[in-house]
Amino acid sequence: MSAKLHRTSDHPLSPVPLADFKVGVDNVIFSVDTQQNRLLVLVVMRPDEPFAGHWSLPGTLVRQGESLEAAAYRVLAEKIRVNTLYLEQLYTFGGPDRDPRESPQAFNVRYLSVSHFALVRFEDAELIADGVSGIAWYPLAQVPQLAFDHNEILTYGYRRLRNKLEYSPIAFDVLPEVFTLGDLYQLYVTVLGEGFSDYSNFRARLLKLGFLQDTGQKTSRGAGRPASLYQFDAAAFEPLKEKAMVFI
Amino acid sequence: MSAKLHRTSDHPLSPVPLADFKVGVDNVIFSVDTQQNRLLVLVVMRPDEPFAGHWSLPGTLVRQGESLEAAAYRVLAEKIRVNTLYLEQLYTFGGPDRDPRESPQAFNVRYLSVSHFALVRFEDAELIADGVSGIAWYPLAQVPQLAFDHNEILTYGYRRLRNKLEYSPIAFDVLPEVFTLGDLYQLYVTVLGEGFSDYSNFRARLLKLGFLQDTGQKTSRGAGRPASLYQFDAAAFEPLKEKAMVFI
DNA sequence: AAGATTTTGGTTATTTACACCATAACCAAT
DNA sequence: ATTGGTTATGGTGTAAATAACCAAAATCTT
Repeated sequence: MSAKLHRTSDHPLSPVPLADFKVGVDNVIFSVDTQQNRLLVLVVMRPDEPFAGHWSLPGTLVRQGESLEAAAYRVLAEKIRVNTLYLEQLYTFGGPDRDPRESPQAFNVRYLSVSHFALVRFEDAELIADGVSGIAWYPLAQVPQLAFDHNEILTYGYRRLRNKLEYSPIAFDVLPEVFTLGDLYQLYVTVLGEGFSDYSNFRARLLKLGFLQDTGQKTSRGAGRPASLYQFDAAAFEPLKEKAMVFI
Repeated sequence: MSAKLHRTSDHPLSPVPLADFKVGVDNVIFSVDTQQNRLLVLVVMRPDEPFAGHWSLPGTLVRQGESLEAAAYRVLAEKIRVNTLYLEQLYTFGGPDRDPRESPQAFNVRYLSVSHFALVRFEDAELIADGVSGIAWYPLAQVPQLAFDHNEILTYGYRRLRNKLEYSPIAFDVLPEVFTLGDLYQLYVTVLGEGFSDYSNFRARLLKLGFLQDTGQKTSRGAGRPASLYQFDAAAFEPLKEKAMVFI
């Protein structure tokens, strides 16, 4: 490395050519269809170039005065009408050449994607096809080739989903207010696979943690003994927040 | 939300005013001084406005054709000469008004920071004061008020450091090729605090995992029984990678 | 030679993880 | 009404991991 590079270079008047960026927000939006036990991902069909007619993760470019988080929520609000969800920032993909709009004619414009990960309640999600050529929930295993580097982002998002589910109480953000332990278990099985735990042990461990409140109500759905309805007790969970590995 | 907003807005010709970004990379660079058992953070003094004369995390603006990761490594290379390190992306801070250069005169320029987290070997790190008004290792607890939102970034980085140390073998990226179990333990204690584990249990657990290779050599440093020298066996660790919670 | 120091290699009690099972309470069919 | 199917509940017992604690070995210091 040349000595010349050892000067500070974070000044606007730097002689080294800085990149000018458009910043996009792309969301990996998951939901769990508890009827069919399927893990779904939301994809939209791009109406315009580049990648017109290709499926992609829903996204948008960040507007003046808009925070990244606000842009991420706007994407959600524009594509699906849902207010029961969990959302957090995932990772920022920003290599040159990740977007064909960057080159060759406009080589000094860079497109950067701050990806976000969301989990929404499937039953409440009402898809809005406005502004896109198509919109659909795809089972994770059947997601097609996506535009840009969105398949890579999706892989990243799925890993985060599994981790979050294991170590954080995000399940309760998308479950109904009251739910059975079977509902909860099915959600975990759908995301993590059957092998992660026996139902009986899952049950015992969770009840022992003490943040599931028995409402006293029972529910009977078809055959079988009626199940107790529980609700998440956020206050009781609070002290467990510290110990990261306490969950599931 | 108005119906107008339901159109797609990720097209360059969108009528909604998009923000133009300069993208910076700011690094939270940790090292562990094993002589004095101190966890250190690298800070630099800004020579120019904004925040001239204030301490800040070392950073740079991303150049044309440069990837985010490359920019992060460039910051490291410009500030400290070290080739034993671990580095990964941390989080992207991009709200409006996080940088005074954004407003009010140039309200359509946004500054976004893709923060990275690094752990470097203290003994190898040679500080380079070129291009800044000052550069220093600060013990974590004594880090002063920093420019921009860098204290927040630092908090975020410290949390990541603790998690990474517990669940990933990043310690071996900054330890010497061969080391004693005492060396390893001291590193953990310095970052995580005394309470995380008894030395005897730490030892037993780690040896049982089977990726620490006894070199057969012994070392004698002052008083006490000579310690065995171990080295990290990456191949033996490989199968443990999957189970996230296997470490420490 | 004695004591201090540090590593080594345990022991033991407690808790947690895992696989498995018996019963209870419902439904549906006979 | 009885029987069998189905699902929830509430347990076993064994293996493994965790945590607190301890004794001996091998060095240095006095």
